[in-house]
Amino acid sequence: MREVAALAGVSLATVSRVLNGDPKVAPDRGERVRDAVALLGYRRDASASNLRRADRVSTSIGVVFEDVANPFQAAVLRGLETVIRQRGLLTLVGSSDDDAVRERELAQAFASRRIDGLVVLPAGTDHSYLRPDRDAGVAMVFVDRPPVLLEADVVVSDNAGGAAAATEHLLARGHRRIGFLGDELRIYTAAERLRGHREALWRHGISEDPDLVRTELRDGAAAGEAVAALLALPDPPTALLTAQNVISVGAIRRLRALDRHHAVAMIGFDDLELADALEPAISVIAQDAAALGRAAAELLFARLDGADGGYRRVEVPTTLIARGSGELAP
Amino acid sequence: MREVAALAGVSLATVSRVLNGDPKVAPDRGERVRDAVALLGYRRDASASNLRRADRVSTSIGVVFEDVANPFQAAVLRGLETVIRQRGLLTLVGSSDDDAVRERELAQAFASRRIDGLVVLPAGTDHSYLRPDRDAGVAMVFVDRPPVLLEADVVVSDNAGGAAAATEHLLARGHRRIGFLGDELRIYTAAERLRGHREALWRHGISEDPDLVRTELRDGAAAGEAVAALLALPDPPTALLTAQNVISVGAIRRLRALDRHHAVAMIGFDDLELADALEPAISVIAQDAAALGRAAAELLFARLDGADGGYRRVEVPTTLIARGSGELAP
DNA sequence: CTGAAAGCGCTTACAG
DNA sequence: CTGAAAGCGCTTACAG
Repeated sequence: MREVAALAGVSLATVSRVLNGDPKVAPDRGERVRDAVALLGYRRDASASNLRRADRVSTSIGVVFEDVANPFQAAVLRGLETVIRQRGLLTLVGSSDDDAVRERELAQAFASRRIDGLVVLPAGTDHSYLRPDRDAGVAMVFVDRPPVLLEADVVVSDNAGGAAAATEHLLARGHRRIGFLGDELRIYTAAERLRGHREALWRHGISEDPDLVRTELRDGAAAGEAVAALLALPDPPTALLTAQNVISVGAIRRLRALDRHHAVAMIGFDDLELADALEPAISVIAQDAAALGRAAAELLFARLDGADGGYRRVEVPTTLIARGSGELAP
Repeated sequence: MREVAALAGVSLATVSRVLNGDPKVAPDRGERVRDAVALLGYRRDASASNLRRADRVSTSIGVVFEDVANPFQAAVLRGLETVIRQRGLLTLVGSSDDDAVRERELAQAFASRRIDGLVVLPAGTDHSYLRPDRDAGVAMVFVDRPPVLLEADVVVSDNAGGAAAATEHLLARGHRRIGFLGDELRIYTAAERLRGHREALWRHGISEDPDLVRTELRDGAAAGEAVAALLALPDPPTALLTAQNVISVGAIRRLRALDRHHAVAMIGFDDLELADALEPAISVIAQDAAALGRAAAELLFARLDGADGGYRRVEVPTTLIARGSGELAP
């Protein structure tokens, strides 16, 4: 900036004013400064600028996800980033790999950049470490799963409602033995989906058979094993509710390997690319990932714009898409 | 920091030294400072710190992609981010939406944060605007597509080689009329894949029929229309090479709708989730997105570590995965 | 409308 | 080993 001022023959203050679009600078001086900036290829240092500015905003939002390459999370990120950019801010991201320590490191690294807001898809089981930042005015919103040991805004899918809808869809088609395949129950979404499934069974007076509930499934292989075990039961299920993406894929593969895919009904939680091209096409409970991202961004900006009320919880609806696999008869 | 110094009864300088792990501070003073930091929930301002530091590094890398929610790009991002974090830096991301103006805005917004490095999956047709930053020492690497009007390190897939392998695979199975479905040829990867296809035909003495080449396909619907048009030719192709993910999906849907999926051979460029569960399972040329990301990060850090040689170009191999659709007879 | 000066939150020679 | 002071690149009352 010094060089620009020297070249334009004005003071640092004037250069700063031109850069900030102050209308009270004489047009010819403004011109000279802009020419000098162009000539020198000068670019203002945003962090020095923010450091000195009265409002002390960094114009950036930190996003801590579990894995940005997960298609669901990538879509949430996209929804977030779109709103963030429309508001003229920048997005910082990091993947925690479902590791609480890494999540904390990332969140704190972001916090020490004086981000204006933080979006977390939480992995850890204790988010109280963010209390100082929240109290210091960092806008904060949790997405997909609520925070633990911390009050904050949160946006989640209607996990229980979606799972209940799937179960009721199967019940309505005459299924009475429905296998449930889920992720680790310490994960909020996994627990909620199981809850929705159970409540739907209860509402319809179906007593739950513990043999039909398989959880703690961490990958497609585990899901495949669970499918095989369920189908080997003396009284096997006639339908499956696969409560997560990776589990659905593992179940689809195993059903095909066993050549049972036309015989056993199935509904997956989360939509899958090409689900409609399979035989049978896969019925799913679809989440609106982009809407989750947008809703999270909106809660965040409401806080940044000064909203000061209690913490808000937004639940994004899910949609049952019937394509064939969920409509197979028992 | 002032409050910490006051509480600990030491100077600002001592607090700074403790924070930076300077070994020459008396243990008891270090203890007092750490206690004060914990008590006050103090967190150092990273941008003020970087501003004053001798080395002037921001410890962050900017990443400009077309769409972070695209599965391929999400996987590249993941590869990048993993290496970046291992090196202790932070990742900034933005999506350009294939808009050259947006790409430029993002890259410049990052540059004015004094990022240490920039990774671009380029949309624009002129990257000379980055020359000042490159010359000012910002490490820079382009991924998936090379820069235009700018020399810089670049990491790409072996697009031509992969497409040639697909074409040769089909030729070896007796196909002589192969339909090529591609994206807009202004996109480097689309042009390269067509080039590979053509060169394979030439090598085998097959003269190209212009009717069989359909490019500028921007979405699944356009790809579907192209499939229908090809199959309606008087002398239709017996095999298809669908040269991009979205195009493959559109083609798969249309082939099924026409009930020709067991009759027309097909190889897609880019692997698809569930490709193995379709009937027939889809043969593909798989790219190693994570390897692209890692390679890009490594070129970047080589520059940051002072590598000063000419610009490097890394080509990541592709793999043909035969699953059935590419092995159908003519 | 413009410039000299103070100061944002830090780090780092320098002197002790 | 420690502190007072200068200064990183900016912005902004303040006086003119």
